[in-house]
Amino acid sequence: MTSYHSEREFLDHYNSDEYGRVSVTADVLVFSVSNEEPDNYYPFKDMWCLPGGFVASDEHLDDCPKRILKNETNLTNIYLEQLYTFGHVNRDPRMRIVSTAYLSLVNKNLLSQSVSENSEWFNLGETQADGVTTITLTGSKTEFEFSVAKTAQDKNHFQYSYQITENKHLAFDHALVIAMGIDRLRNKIGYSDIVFHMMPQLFTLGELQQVYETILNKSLLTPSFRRIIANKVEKTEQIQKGKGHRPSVLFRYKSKNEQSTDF
Amino acid sequence: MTSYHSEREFLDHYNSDEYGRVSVTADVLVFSVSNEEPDNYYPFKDMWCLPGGFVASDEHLDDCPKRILKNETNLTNIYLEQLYTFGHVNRDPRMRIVSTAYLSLVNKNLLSQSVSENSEWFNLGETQADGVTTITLTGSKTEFEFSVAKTAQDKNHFQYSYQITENKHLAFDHALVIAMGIDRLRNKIGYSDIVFHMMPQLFTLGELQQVYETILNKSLLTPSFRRIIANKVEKTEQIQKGKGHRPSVLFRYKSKNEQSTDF
DNA sequence: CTAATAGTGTCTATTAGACAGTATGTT
DNA sequence: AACATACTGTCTAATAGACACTATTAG
Repeated sequence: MTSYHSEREFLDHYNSDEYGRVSVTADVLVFSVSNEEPDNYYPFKDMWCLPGGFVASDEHLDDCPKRILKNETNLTNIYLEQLYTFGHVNRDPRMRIVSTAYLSLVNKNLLSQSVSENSEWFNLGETQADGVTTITLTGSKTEFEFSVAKTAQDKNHFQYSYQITENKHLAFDHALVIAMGIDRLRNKIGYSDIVFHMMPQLFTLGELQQVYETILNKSLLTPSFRRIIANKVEKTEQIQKGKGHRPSVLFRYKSKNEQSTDF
Repeated sequence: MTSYHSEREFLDHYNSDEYGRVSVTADVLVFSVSNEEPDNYYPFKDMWCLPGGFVASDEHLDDCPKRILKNETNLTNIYLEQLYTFGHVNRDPRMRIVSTAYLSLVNKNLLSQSVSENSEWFNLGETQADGVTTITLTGSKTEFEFSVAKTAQDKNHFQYSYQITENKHLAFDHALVIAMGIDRLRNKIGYSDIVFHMMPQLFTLGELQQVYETILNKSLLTPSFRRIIANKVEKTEQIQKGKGHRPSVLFRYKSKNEQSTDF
C-alpha cells in the first residue's frame, strides 16, 4: 500500500498526459444454444467483429455493453458478465485502445428478435487438436474459421495464454474473446447456475441435458446428469406432449434460496 | 457479429471524441503468507491505496502492473493475473478512470525486500458475519478496517456484487479489490497450482498446509490434505531439523507435466 | 521421559460412473 | 406392435472426511 503525504505528490501521480492517450471500449460476446444451431454467438471492413463501442465519459463501464446490446439486438435485461480486459498496444491499428470484453447469455427464444442490419447470428463449431482449438463460424451467407492455441506460459502451467494461430476474418483480438468466452462458459457451467440464463422459463430435463452436452461438447449419462441438477430444478404440473414418444415433464429453475442442502 | 460495409461507417464507429475522455490505470494487489503475519497485502492523501498508475500509450496493459511493482517493491518476474476491471463513473472524484486490478502472489522470502518509502506491507485479518466481510489491515503504525457486503444481484444468485459498507481509510474502490482478491485466491487454490507461487523452492508439507489453512481460513485434516496435494509435490533428499520435534522432509513443487494421472 | 509435530493406515460416508431396466407416449 | 425418448434403480468405483495410530526429534 502507498500513502500520499502532500497534495503535490498526489497530483503528480495523476498527471496522465505524460503517458499519452488511451481509449476504452467494451465488446460483447453473446452465446445461446438452440436446437437447429448447436451453439451461437453474436458477433471489420469486410471483416466481422463482435459488437462494441467506446465507453462514454459519464457511463459506467458495465453499462456500455448493455447499451451496445440494446442498440444491436434490442435485448434488454439479459445476463452479462465481465470476461477479460485486453490491452495489447497494437490490437487496434488505428489507435490505442484498451477493451473490456463481456460475455452474455440469452435463451434461444430471444434469438428470433431482430438484430441490426449489419449484424448476424453465427453458428459455432469447435474442434480440438494438439492444444489448438479451431472454431468455425457459420452465418447465413458466410462461413469462416480461425484457430487459437492455448499454451502454458510457464513450465508449471500456472498461467495460460491464448494465441491466435490462424485468422483471416475476425477483427482485433476477437478470436481470443470467443475462445476465452467458450472456456469461461464451459468451466462455469460446472460450479454455477449460469446455464439457466440460456433456458426458457419452462424446459424438459432432456432439453437441459442437450444444452449441457452442447456446451461441454460431450455426451452425458442421463442418471448422473439428473442427480447433479436435481436440486436446481423443480417439477411443474405441465407436460410436453406430441413428440412421438413418452411425454416429458416441464421443469423450472429453482432459485438458490429454495434449493435444499439435505434430503 | 457486425460487419462494416463502408470506410465511412467504420470510421464513424471510431469517433471516440464525442464520448469524452476516459483514462486507464492499473492497480496491483499483492498477497503473501508468512509465519509472523498470517496474510499480507501490498497497499490516498492521508489515506492508503494499492499501488497503481496510468497505462502508457505504448505499454501493454499487462505490463503496467509489472512496472508499478518494480517501482514500488523492486520485485520482478513474479506472478500476476488480471483480477477485474472497475469502471464506476465516480470511482475517482478527480477524473474519469477505468482501472484494471491485478492480483499478484509472492513467497514470504521476497517480503523482506525493500518497498518504496511511502509504501508498506499490511497484515490482513478477516471476519465474516451475515454476508458481510470485515477486513482488518495492520501496518507498522496504522491499523484500520473496512467492510464489504457480498450480495446476490438477483434472486437466483447468478451474479454477486461487492459493495463497500464501511470504509474510512482506503481510497477509490480498493476495498472491493482486496475483497475480490481474497475470494479469487480462495477459489483458485482449490482447482489450480497457484499456491506454489507463495511457496519457496523447498518447503515442508506442514508449511504448505499452513498456507492453505491461512488462505481458506479454516483448519484441514492432515491425511486428507496430503492426499489432495500428493501428486503436486515431490520429496527431496533434504530434511528440516532443529524444530524440537520429528524433522520433516522438504518437498518441492512438481510441475504439471511431471504429475502422474495414475498410480 | 515428555512435548510436539511428522507422517501413515484404514474405516466410513458421499459422490460419480455405468448400465440395465421400466414407463408412456406417437405412428 | 414398433420405436423413441422419459425416467428410475442399483451396483461399482473413486474420492473425501474422520480418527487412531506410529515415528522421530529437541530438550
